[in-house]
Amino acid sequence: MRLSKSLIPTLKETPAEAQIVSHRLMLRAGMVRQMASGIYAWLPTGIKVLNKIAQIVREEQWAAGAQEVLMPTIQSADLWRESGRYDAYGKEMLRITDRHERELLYGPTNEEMITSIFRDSVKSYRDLPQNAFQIQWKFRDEVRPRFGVLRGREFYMKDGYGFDLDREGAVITYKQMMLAYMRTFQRLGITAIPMRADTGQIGGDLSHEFHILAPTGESGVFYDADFEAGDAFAHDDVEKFYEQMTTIYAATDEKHDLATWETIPEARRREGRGIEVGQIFYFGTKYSKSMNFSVNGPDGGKIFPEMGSYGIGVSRLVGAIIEAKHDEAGIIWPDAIAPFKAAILNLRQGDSVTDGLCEELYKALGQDALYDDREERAGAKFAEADLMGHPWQMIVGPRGAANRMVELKRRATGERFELPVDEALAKVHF
RNA sequence: CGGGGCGUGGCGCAGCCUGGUAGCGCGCUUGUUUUGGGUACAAGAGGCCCCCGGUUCGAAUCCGGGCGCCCCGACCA
Repeated sequence: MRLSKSLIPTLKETPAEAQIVSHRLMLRAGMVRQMASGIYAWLPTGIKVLNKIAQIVREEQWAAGAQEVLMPTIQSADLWRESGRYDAYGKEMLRITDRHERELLYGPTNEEMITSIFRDSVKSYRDLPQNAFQIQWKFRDEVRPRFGVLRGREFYMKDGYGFDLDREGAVITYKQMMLAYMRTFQRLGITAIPMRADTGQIGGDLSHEFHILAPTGESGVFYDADFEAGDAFAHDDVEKFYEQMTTIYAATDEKHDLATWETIPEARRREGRGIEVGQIFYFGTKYSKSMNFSVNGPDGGKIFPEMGSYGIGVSRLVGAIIEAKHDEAGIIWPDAIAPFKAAILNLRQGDSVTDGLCEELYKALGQDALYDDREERAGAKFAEADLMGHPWQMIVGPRGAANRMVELKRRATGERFELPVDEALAKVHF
């Protein structure tokens, strides 16, 4: 994109409503605009990041054998009456009435709906196990939205649902999902740690939360330094992986167990704060039974599928990653999800040599690049590029351009390289 | 849902106490200037002062009632 023709309304000053750093940076970098309390419009750079995260989540779900579906945001109240949650869910659920006085709701989650879909179509034990997910907008009418997209009312989320014939199968699915999640977070460029969790109002008896480490996190976390290694989940054996994930110590303050904690060598004990970006549950037959979803078994009997649900907060990840990856100057995007791999900074707009070289670079990089072609001073371009957090800055000044040399700056480290055009392009095309 | 605060050009704010018809910085437009870390000067554009009602000759300012937004707590992906 050409910055001069882009809807990227960056701000020099911080809007008063933004308290935490990710919210401030998202507003200052022009990624989002608040439209109502806890409800945001996503502008071009914001939606690019959101889509990139969603795509990685999607690919890892596919790789784990889950099938993608898309369910509506609006659901019928009757569906929720079947499980009993219409009354149980409380004020967090946004309830809507249509012109015929029919009761509807904006979905906060989709266990009922997916169960209903499977109930209509899946009749035999031979059809299971299956696993389906969607990436869709949800709404929870939080009492107090805050922290920008970290705690919005409307949010974008991957929700997946596993259907198995027995508990053993469901537990295997659960473990596979945990592995898929760790791979997902690794690809996103962040460290997330699975921690034992309460099952909350969804119910069940096996659940983990995934937390990203960030000093501004909402909950205190305690974990073994082994998690920092990052290769803890490098192997493909699900059982070994799960064994490892659940024996290395990690707990949020709610579940923190001092006795176990003290068995860990002091040098490996880590305390910090975490932001929850995903949660997985096994909850058995809660919905299959309440909604009467059974399949015929081999002996002619009924089997109520064992279910689990698997969530990743996609829009929340945008904020959470910024909390984990920023400095005083702005955002530091991991390569995989940056809105642009590189910004091309033309330091002498209007000069035929720099203009020509920048156009050439822009053509070579295409959609991966943001070309700062504005008639701004160098300082302004540097400041905005740092703020927006592009992994690379291709700095094109008149001196270098004359010799077909550009300067590459790596945002994360501040390293600078003086390189011929071809080498610079090759480096950016990682 | 308890407690606190704030609504004034796109953003950050002053003015309100002590009513007299709106101001500053940033941004935006034009010109000159500057040219590797948010340049300087000049001239401009842009405002139902959140809304409704009341008091008054006169309300951004005082009074009443709404609405919106933020923060702390309880709650949650």
